[in-house]
Amino acid sequence: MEKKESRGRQKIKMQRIKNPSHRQVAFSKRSLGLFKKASEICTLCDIEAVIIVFSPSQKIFSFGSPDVELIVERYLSRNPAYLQTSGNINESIHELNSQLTKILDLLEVEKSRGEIFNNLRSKNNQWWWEEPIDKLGLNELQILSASMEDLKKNIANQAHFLEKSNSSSILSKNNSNNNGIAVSDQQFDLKSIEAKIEGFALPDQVANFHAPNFF
Amino acid sequence: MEKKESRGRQKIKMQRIKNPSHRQVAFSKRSLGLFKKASEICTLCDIEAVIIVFSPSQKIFSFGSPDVELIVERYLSRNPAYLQTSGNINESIHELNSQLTKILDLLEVEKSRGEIFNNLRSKNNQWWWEEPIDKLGLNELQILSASMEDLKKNIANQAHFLEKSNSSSILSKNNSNNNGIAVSDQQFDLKSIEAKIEGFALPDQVANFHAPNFF
DNA sequence: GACCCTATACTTAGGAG
DNA sequence: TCTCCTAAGTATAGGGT
Repeated sequence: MEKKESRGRQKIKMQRIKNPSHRQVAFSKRSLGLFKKASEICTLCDIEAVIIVFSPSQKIFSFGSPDVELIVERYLSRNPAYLQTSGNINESIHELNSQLTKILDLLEVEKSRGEIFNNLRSKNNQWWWEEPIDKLGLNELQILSASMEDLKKNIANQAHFLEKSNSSSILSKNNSNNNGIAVSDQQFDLKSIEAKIEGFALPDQVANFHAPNFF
Repeated sequence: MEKKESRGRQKIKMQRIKNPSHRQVAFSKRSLGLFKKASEICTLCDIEAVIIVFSPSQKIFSFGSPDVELIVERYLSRNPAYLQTSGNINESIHELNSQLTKILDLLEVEKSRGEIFNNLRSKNNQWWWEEPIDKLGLNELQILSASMEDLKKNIANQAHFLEKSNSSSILSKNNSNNNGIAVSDQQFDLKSIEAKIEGFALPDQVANFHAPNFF
């Protein structure tokens, strides 16, 4: 019964937990929570799901409803002659991912700076949206947005093209599913980071990447 | 603006949701949450994990860090046999890379602009866009961030797609939408946009941060 | 390590648009 | 469909045993 200050949940930074012991604890708690949530989805939505996790100590934890192997086989059977992943592609994507992560960290710093300035302005009773500049700002926003859309369009078009050139005989329509199929981890990592930016975290260092394994 | 009572979360009975529509909604929300949590674990604990889910409509949703098939393979204790990467795919990633570089440049412009405005801020001699620029820049950055998320999603999805396109792919989102992912109908001239944005930046400051080449 | 505790961050059911 | 909102329910970080 010591002082009980600062108990309770703290906001954590979404990056690799340095302390191996803390990391292990986090893994235990969270993977339990993950499995629980998975089973909830299975029950509520009457679906089948599998989770396979390699723990920090490389043990395999898996959850499957109704059965891991069964579902995995079904998954593989949907890709009858599935190919091994190209290392090149994954590496590239990971590179892109890490780049984006760094960029987002920069954005975070930018945001902090913005907050400071915003506060200063508030003292003068001036709000950015009250200024005539507001209009240009909106334009710029639209411009940036449009630029990004163009980029996306380019990418989509190109993928379209490549899709056809790579496999001319393959599907062209399958039930549309934008969000769903093949959701990648990158997407979620990014969201986490964005969340970090949205809520406010103190600007801090973009920590180094994976240290050699502790286990 | 009707009565807003009885909004908010209700306790839910842990059994199959009868109403198909409700069930679908629950599935969407929860699977998103599940994937997010999975990615958090992967990031925090530096582990590898896979989730495979068959939706109520028997579509496959999968999450994998770093890669679904890779981890499934490992789980099944098979020996991976890598294939060589197709040239088209490499070109594709290369192109994506250059797109990303452009984005990075835009970001850099933002950053530089922020610096400039920061410096100008103390002066009474302000340009018409000077005052609110910090805040606006921030918004732009946030938009850029969101856009990059989309871009990244595209990158990941397309790569996933390309990886599997030689065999049989389960995903295709080209049906209802010419480009798959929602594409804005804004019609801007990208070149003039870029020119305009670049006009804000000073060359020297832009050069500081440069996107390394991935290849 | 394995549990227990609790304050709080995060998630999400239900509704509105 | 999807997004946004909010209230309420949950998960969990940090701490103790």
